[in-house]
Amino acid sequence: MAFSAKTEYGLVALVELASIHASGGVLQVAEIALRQNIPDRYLEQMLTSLRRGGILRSIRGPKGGYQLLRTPAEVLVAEVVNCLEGETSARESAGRQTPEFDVLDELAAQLESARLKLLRSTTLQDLLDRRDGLLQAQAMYFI
Amino acid sequence: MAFSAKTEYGLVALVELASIHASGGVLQVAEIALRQNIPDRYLEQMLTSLRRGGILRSIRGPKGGYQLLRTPAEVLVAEVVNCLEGETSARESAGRQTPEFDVLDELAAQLESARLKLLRSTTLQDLLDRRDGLLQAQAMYFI
DNA sequence: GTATTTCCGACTACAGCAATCGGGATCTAG
DNA sequence: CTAGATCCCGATTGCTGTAGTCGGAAATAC
Repeated sequence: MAFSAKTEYGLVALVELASIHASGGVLQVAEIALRQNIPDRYLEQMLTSLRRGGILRSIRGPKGGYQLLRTPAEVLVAEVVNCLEGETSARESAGRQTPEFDVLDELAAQLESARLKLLRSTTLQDLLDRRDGLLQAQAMYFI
Repeated sequence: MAFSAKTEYGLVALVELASIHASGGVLQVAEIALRQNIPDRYLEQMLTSLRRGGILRSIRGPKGGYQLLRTPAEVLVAEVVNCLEGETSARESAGRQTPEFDVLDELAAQLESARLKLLRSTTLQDLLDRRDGLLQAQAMYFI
């Protein structure tokens, strides 16, 4: 899998939030965690990161929860990924090895760039649409 | 970095071997390790994997070493990467989660596919050419 | 036969990831 | 203004995989 659990959980939660965004949607951690079958205390951390990253806002107290700050079409997957897995280390730089290593660094940069290109061209809305496509297909199958 | 140390070391070693392939080139582990500044006992393991993967052959005893089995243009980086980082786990499958997770699996597959496309379109010869390009540029600089 | 080199597998150290937990801050309902 | 719900924050734990080390066996050149 190209994503860490953190990234996966965060994105899944965001898709859930996106799917009810039209109706001013708010969801609670426990709710999402239950539906997606992931540890709620862990998901909490991802949602906190996403809040700090300016992707969603939180409402405290009873009837609280989380809410998207923008429309799903305005949230790039690249942002989300960056927000969730950038936590740890600042990016490395290799720092003058041999020309052979330098060439590999170039190639690695190309790979990174290709990845980013895809992630930047995908929005939460896209993911939501694909999900609905799957649901649609599934419904057809059961008729 | 998009590559593990294993993959990097293996590729670097292969580029070295490629650069002398014309002259029936053979290099010893210790030699490569010294020039590339990597632990020789560790590099040994990568070269063993590459031998088992049919990418190079070994010669034992004094005056021994490793040698490419094919011309650099016939060795895809994708093969090498696959050979070096496939060691551990068989690929996962997610196994029926929620539609939201399924959508992410799709996206992850797209990412994998883009990565593979690049790795399959790059050969050892390409890396070698780029390295020589760097050396050339460096030489110009010092005049 | 001895020195050199690859071969093989076991072992260790450590970092990062996934997950858990305790307790504090904030808010709604009544 | 109290009680309960919910988010907030940081510390802690367990585990897996990665990077690297090591001892000794097999092959081969000289």
